[in-house]
Amino acid sequence: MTILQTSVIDLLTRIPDRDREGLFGLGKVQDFAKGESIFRAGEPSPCVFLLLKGRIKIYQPSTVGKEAILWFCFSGELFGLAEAARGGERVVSAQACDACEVLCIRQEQFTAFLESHPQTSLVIVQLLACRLRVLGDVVINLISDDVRTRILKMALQLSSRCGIPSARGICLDMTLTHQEIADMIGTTRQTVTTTLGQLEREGLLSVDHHKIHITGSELLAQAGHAPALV
Amino acid sequence: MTILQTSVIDLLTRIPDRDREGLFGLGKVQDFAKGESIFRAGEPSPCVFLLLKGRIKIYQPSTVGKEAILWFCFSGELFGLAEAARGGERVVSAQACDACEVLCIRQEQFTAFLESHPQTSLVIVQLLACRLRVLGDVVINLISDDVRTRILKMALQLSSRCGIPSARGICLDMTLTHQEIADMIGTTRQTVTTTLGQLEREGLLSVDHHKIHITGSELLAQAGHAPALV
DNA sequence: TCGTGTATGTCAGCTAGCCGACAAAGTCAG
DNA sequence: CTGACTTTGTCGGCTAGCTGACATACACGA
Repeated sequence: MTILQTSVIDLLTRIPDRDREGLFGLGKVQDFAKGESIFRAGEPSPCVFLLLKGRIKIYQPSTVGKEAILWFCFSGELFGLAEAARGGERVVSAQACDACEVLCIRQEQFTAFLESHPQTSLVIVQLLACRLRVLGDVVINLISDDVRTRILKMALQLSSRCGIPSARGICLDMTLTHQEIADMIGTTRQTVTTTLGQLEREGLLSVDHHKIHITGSELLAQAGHAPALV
Repeated sequence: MTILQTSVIDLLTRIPDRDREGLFGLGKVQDFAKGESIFRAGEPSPCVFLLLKGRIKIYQPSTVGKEAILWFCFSGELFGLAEAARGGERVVSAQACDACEVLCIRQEQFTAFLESHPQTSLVIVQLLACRLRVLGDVVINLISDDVRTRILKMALQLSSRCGIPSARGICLDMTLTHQEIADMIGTTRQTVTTTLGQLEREGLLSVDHHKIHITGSELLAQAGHAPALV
């Protein structure tokens, strides 16, 4: 079970200082309350967003009511880009997990900015490349692993993005409901509940106040392998 | 069942004429025989590739022997980019489906080229954005549809990329084994065989010389909806 | 403090699709 | 033409995980 490199995610820390300020000048900051939706599938997509504070989730609804969580954004990350770049309707939705602060930039302005800031352009390319990898990994996991393994991989994957050391091991610094976990790994809420219970009894994970802790020593070693955020 | 927009794929027709020639100057052309591997997961990734002729498939092996076909490249498309941009080992493999002609460009040179050709950079961003969408769709299909539906969606999806009108409807201009179909939609060869048989009996698809034909009138209407390659 | 809504835990069917195994049919190099 | 390999077709048994249903626990606003 190898863990993916999810670097090059935080746009803000990766682009030249001057570019960052230029970027800020382009948009306006907007606040979103917990649970509020930033955009929805089916809407037009005139903007790209830079998350300044909080966490948002990117998910894609299916025709049969299910939904897949494709990505969690942490602060510093860009989102809504793929669709703004392409034009047309959004196919994914974005919802605030916390109170969020978001910089909204009109797509045309963003594009123009990229044209005149080639270095930032390159960072964007890397950023998309990185997400492509993550999604490729999601696909692989879906087709080849059982739910138990998928949960473990998801935890390790997240630990490289928001894991903080804790008394018992690594704590994932985000709250997740069982339903959300299910949507991330493509299963049902019930199955998550039972499997998580199993893993807890085995001492691999533990859950406290909706936060997952990675406690299995073998897992922790693997999490160590996962490169840190940048 | 809506079909995804897979435009902005063919790099060659999307970038300015002058850039195209510049790009050609950067790399050297190499031939690959059918079945030959262009690169493999685990190797370093010093190059990006531009497919000039033929078809190649991008697939990712899992730890348990299965593999997922993430993408088919047709001529004019760029591949191997995501990993070259990010650096590090490749996580996917690329294999020639036909005799192929490929332009290989060193990653550093390609990056430098992008820095000085912002328009092409933007096209690359769109291209990655497009693939991200496709993969997002793959994920959604995996988690919410049964095999029968996944096969149908796959056929429609491919029809927008390599469908040509034929006597009976639309013919997908590529040969696929049942195993490859299985790897694309995350199931087993046996299940593909039986399900494809069903669909054929229902008159929705037909298979001839390893080529899929879309024959169901309702499907054809949907395929019509799928925007052409552009 | 209570009441309402959301999240978790658990259980008993049920079934889509996996697995292994084998036969038949193509395909291709020598 | 022949033998070897790849691909397709088919079947029976098996099980992971889905479904629906319910009980409990928790969070939070009035």
